[in-house]
Amino acid sequence: MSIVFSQNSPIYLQLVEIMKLKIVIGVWPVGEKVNSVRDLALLFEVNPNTMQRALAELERQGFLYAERTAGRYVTKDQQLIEDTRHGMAEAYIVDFCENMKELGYSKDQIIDLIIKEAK
Amino acid sequence: MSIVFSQNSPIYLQLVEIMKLKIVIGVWPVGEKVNSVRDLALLFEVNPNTMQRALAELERQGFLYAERTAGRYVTKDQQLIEDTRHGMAEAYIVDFCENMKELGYSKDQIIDLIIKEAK
DNA sequence: GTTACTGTATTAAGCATTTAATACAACAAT
DNA sequence: ATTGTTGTATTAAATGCTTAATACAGTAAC
Repeated sequence: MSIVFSQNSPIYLQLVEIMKLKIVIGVWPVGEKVNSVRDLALLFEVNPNTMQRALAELERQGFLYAERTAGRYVTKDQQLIEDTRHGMAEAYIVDFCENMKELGYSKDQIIDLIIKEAK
Repeated sequence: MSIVFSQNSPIYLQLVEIMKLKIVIGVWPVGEKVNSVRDLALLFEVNPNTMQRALAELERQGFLYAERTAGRYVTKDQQLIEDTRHGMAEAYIVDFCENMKELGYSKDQIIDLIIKEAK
């Protein structure tokens, strides 16, 4: 897979964000089984312990659940997934606007720049 | 000052970003003297060594320069400052749009949401 | 029943960050 | 000359992240 991890935050937290994204956009579908800890560790090229830690965190947040010896599954809670998708978008928007205003850009300038970038 | 530092990235790098922002938006004006390492460390409530490391990084990037025993000053390079301001904005925009598209939002949806948020 | 695969747990080592406690050389003010 | 302020450097300890190397219990397949 050869992901380049940032040096400035723990790999296990980056894994959490990457896998959470796969869940909220449906690449890992609701209720479906995910690969084993060891396979995911190979896939993402990290140590199994690091992957285990990321999976435990996703479990703590409700996005995955483990069945002791049968494997690990994506949550069946569609509501959580959709709420998370909207929550992430809202957080991106608020952060972005705050950052731009801090940098001295007006509301109209922000809108103009986004229209230029997005189209 | 009581800044809440994120636990997920080194404090010295967060200090770099905070102080760089002060420079590019003119809170710390071009050519002006900045407080001493020890005073800044007190102000930001971090260890002097951590502040020293952040200042050394800002120096490496050209935003500050030290005069051995006289103190430390903001660069006089207006061009660097303005280029950095625009570069930061551009990076924010690109990141934001990428993140939103990853989350499944279309260009038009992004623009709509920004207009709602920014106005 | 043996084998292979689950998730989970433990111990140890290496590394970067942070803090603490000093120390030194250069210069300004007195 | 002394005192106080610069930036800078060093050593040590604590902590968290990462990797490595195992180990164990439960289940499915054969």
